[in-house]
This record gives sequence, C-alpha cells and structure tokens, in this order.
Amino acid sequence: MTPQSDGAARTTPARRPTIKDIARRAGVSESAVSFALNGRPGVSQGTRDRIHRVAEDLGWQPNSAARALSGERSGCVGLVLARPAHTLGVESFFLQLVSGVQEVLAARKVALLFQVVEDIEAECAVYKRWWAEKRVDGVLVVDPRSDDPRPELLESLGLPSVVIGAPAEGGRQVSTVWADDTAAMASVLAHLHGLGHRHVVHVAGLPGLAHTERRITSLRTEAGRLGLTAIRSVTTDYSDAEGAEATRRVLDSDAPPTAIVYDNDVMAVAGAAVAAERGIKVPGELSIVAWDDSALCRVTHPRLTALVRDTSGFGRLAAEELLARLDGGPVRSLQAELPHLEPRESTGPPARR
Amino acid sequence: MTPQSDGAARTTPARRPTIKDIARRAGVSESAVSFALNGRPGVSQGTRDRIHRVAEDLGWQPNSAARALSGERSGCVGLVLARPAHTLGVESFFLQLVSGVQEVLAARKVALLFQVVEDIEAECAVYKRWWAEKRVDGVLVVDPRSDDPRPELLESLGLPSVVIGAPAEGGRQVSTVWADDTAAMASVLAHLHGLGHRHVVHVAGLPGLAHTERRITSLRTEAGRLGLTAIRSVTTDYSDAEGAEATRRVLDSDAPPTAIVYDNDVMAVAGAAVAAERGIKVPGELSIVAWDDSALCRVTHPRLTALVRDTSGFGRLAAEELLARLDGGPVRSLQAELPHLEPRESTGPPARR
DNA sequence: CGAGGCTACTAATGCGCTTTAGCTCATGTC
DNA sequence: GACATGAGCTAAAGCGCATTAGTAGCCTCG
Repeated sequence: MTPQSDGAARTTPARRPTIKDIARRAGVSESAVSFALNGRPGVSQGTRDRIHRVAEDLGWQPNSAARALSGERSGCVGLVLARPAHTLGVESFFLQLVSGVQEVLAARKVALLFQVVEDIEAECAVYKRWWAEKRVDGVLVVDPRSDDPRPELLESLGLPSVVIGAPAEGGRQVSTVWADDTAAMASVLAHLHGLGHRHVVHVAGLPGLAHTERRITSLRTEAGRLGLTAIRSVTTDYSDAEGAEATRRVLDSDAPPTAIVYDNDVMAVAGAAVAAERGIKVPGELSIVAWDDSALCRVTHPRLTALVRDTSGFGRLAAEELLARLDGGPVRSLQAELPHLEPRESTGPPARR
Repeated sequence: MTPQSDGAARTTPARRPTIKDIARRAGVSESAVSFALNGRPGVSQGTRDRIHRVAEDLGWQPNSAARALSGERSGCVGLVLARPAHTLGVESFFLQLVSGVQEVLAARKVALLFQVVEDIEAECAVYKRWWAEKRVDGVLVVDPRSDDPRPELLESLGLPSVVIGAPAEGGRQVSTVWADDTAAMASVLAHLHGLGHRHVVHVAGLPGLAHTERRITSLRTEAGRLGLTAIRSVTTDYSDAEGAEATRRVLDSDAPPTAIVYDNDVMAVAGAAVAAERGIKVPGELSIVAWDDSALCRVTHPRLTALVRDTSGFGRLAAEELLARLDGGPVRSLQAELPHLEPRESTGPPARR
C-alpha cells in the first residue's frame, strides 16, 4: 500500500517519513528512535542498529523546523554582506571566503543563510530579526570596522559569532579570525624597498574598516623604521572608479610615487589601466602591488605582483571556529596563515632619475 | 572562571516574546492573537489593533521554526551554486544576481539559503536534503544545462522552483526566467558586421550549459543570414586561463579572426591581455566584445565593448516569480529585458588586408 | 418568542521532534 | 528473601504557532 507512489504522484509529492514511521516499523516507541538517532544512551545496541537501518531504509532526514522548535539549534548560521549594490561584484575575495565556509558547514550539515544589504544599520536589523525569528544559531561577521557596533549587539543578543578580519576586541564575547596585516604590509614594503623604491603610495580601501586602519598604521610604522618619509596612504571605497581616480591624482601630484600598493585586486587593475592609458611603463616607471590575488591579477599585462592569501582557508577557519562556539567552545582569537608576496611582472626597480 | 560561563551568566539573552505573552498582555486568547497577526477574520478591528500594538511593543517576531512546523512555509528559499572552487570568484554576474534576488526576498521577509558545491550531483543531493529537512519552500536554479536533471528532480520533490537563464522546457512544472540570447547575439554580430568584420570567433563558456548552446546556435544562424562563413565558436570553462588559452590558439591559427566575442567579462579581459602581450593593437588589429558588462570591462585599457544586461533586475524578476509560485501562482516563462550592446574602445573597423 | 444565523471570540489539537519522568524486569547484595 | 540498582524501554509533556471545532452573545425574522 503506497498511495502516494503512483496515482497521486502527479499532484502529491511523497510524504516525508517521520520518527513515528520509523518507530512503527521498528516496533519501538518514538522516544527510543529519537535516542538512537541522536546517539543518546537508553537503547541497546541491537535496537539502535535496527532503528538506524529502518531510518536509512525510509530515507529519513530530521525535519529542521521540528528540531529547531524543540531542541535549541536551527542548524543554520548566517552571513550578512553590507555593501552598496554597485561595489558588489568584481571582488573575488568574498565568494572564495564563502566557498571555504561552506566546505566546513556542509560537512556538518549546517546551512548558511545569506543576505546582502545596503549598510551596517540594515545589517544590524537583519541580526535582530534572525535572532527574534530564531533563524540562526550563530553568525559570521565580515568587514569589521574600527568602531563597530556589531560585536556589542551580537553579544547582547547572545548570538555566537565570529568576526572575520579583525583581531580580538577587548572584553567582547566574540571570536575573531584574522590575518596579520602588519607583517604582510612589512613584507610588501620590504620588497619595494629592496628594489630601490623610496616613494610609495598606498591606495587603501574604506576608511572605516578595521583592516584598512591596520594597514595604514603599519605602513607608517614600517616606513619610519626604514627611514622613508615619502610614504602615504589614500583611502577609497574599493571600487575600480575610485581606484583609478586615486591613481590619477597621485600620478598628477608634484612628486609622483615610483610604486603604488592597492588594497584590492580590482583597484590594482584599474590603476594599471590608468598607467597604460597614459603610456606609463609598468614596472619601468611605476611598480604596482595588489593586496589579494585573484585571476584578475593574472589576466592583465603585465601580470600583477600580489599578496596571496588562502582566502578559502580563511573561510574554513572561521566556520570551524563558529561551529566550535556553537558546541560551547571558548571565545578565541585565531590567526590565519601569513599572506605571502607573489612577485610577478608589475614590480621592478624604479627608473633612475 | 572560564570566559564562557562568565559571559553566559552575565549576558542572559532576553527571552523571545511569544504569542502567549501577547495574548496575556492583550487579555485575549492565543488564537485571537494568531488570527490578528495573520490578518485572518474572526477578530474585531479594535482587538486587532490592540494586539498589533502589543506585539509591536514587545518586539515580537514569529519564530520561524514554529511557523514552519505548523504552517506550511519555512520562509526560506534556496540557491545552490555548483562550480568547482577555482572557477569561483571573479565573475561579477553571480553576486549581482543575488543582490537583486535579495532585494525582493528581504521585502517579503523571506530568507535565502545559499550553498556552494562542486558539481551538479552534489547540487541534487542538496535539494533532496533540503526537501527532506523541509528547509526551503522553493529554490532558484542557476546555470541550466542542455540536458538538465534538476527540473525533473525538483518537480518530483514538489519543490517550487524557478530556473534562471533558460527558456521553458516542455512539460516541466518549473518556471523559467531568461534573456533572449538569440537576439542579443544577433545584435553583437550586427555591430561587428557593420564595422566590416567578416571573420569572427566566439569564445564560449561551458559546453553543457543551455545558454552556451543557444548562443552558439544563434551565432551560426545569424552568420548564415549575413552570408558569413568564417565564423565559429570554441568552448571553455569560463576561466581566465582557458579564455587566454583559446585566444592564443585562435590567434595562432592560419586565418586569425579580426574580432572575438567572449562569453564573459573575465575571459574578455584575459583575451585583451593576450593581445597586449603580443603587441596586437585593440581595436586596430583585433576587436573584442565581452558578454556581460562589469567593472572589469571598464578598468582595462582600452575599455571593452560589452553586452550590458540588468543582472540584478534579472535576479529580482526570478525572485518575484518564485514568490508568486509559492503563493500558488501558475508556472510561467518570463523573459527579461533584452541586453543591449555598449560600444566602447575595444571594437572598431578591422585592419585592411 | 424561539429558530436560525452571524460575529467575536476561546479551547483544543497537531506539526515532528527532544526530553523528562516513570515504569518494568533482570541482576546483584547482604 | 527483601531490596536497592540500573539497563532498556515507554508515556507524556512541551517547543510556538496555525487551525479547526466549538461557544457565548447578539441580531433578525417569521
């Protein structure tokens, strides 16, 4: 008797099996099934095996809503991306990160709820709604800022979270996963200094972001150590337009730099295009370094020297930390593998004066 | 002692208000609250208003798990992206699409479950799991193929879905949203033909994908109409590497084309880089057209002529259709706005022989 | 003036699962 | 031989909501 298998198949999709079905087939109570399937004590090995077999047979999968309602977990974590629509897109960082995150989550059968919003206020609203709706067990936070309202909000909501891209903030009950931008910036500057550059401009990203601030500070410090004075940072919104614009301004200045470091791949490529447009030779007259490697840096001519980091590994690390938090693990601050500089054709010794 | 217990103890997260709380405060039964909040009849206007006020006061939000369990809806739709990790990233199409999707979903308080997997088998497995877990109410399907197992699977699961990027398939209970690639390809070829090109190569994307097939067929048809014989397509995996490789092969052939049409922005830029590397002037000796515009096409020098389409609008359309399906709307096949060609500096008359 | 019908509400049930309390029977203990 | 013990199981409650089946009160109408 399978009423839904044949005739009703057109309109009625197959009914999902429940633990009740398993219980009936295995001749035990629903509780026994629940215990067995969740690895809890209270069932003999024999019964346990039998229940597992029946569940397998029936193709049972836990109904996520029922689980979320009775247990604590929704089996979902959230990620909000707060970016104006027009800056969305070309950057490869994000999808790479997500693919790393997914790898870890999928293995644990945790789903990822994803949302794109316009700004950080909207992002906070999403967190509140998710919390109120009990939609997610925890969240991953990207693009940390220097004065960030999110950790406090999330802590007050009691929503476990992992901030991606910033070192630990004092006192907050929020894990962090980050890369050592300071050391990375030092390696970039060392590379350029070693080639003979004394005048470098850093085209940074959004001024509010924590890692932007870190990179700017670290550049200044490192320049001081090396005794360089003609070093400065300018901020942008990460877009190709502002990257190009900043490049033009910098090249038009009285003392143009011999090297430019860009905070993302898109701006670096845009900068290279500006140089090409003006007939400025790269790396002969201008060296270019991109922070974050991607296909982009390899499709330009010349190919761009880039700071490579394992972005999807970064995502994996973050996801693992979040799962650990959900399992009651302590708040931690994890450091990702140090990025390394991949020298390509866009950097070389500066032209002699 | 542990930071954990300490944090948990002091930040007792606020309890979520339930309809029971509202009922008590408003002095009515839980059912009345449920009716009022869902706009069902059976409550007077006065009571209805009072209940709404109390709910507002308490900051009540429906618990998504409870709703999913009792009602039908989980308030979630899914989107799976099946791409090998390395091809992920640079393409802007996808995030643009998602941002459009989100706009519509967010307005209706529907969440988006997102998953990245390696291949289409894994994708099907995700659909089955989501269905069994009752996690999503419907799904958006991207990258349709010419012989696609997904519509059949989704239909058999009874999971409402919208296929993005392919015209309707005969007999399937699955909505589709698509762009008229045929007309678009015709406009591209008309542009090149008008400039005087008689020898064009089309560097297409993945051979299995439906729109790749459509574009290839349409190119052939259109070439026939114009009486052109030296027209052909080669397929790739959409990556910059294969785009560059295909470009090299094509340029090395006995009769190199005077124009190349690339199926995405990344390959077009890679192709332009190959030309630059070989000292081939664009557009003097080679014209380049990119299918899909993005910042990428504007950061190269020269800027690339591109086929512009409203990708986020496309996403909005798809999301709206899915919501309509969830509301019991009919299966439809919607056509998006026709893409238009944006001529830039990478196309011009071919060099005289 | 009582039957019928309507409005505005309440009570009760169930969704699929987890969890607590309780129950039964075999085993061990002195 | 009375009794504690614990393993292995069942019964039942509850999570927050939607929904169905009432019920009380009022109006209408013949």
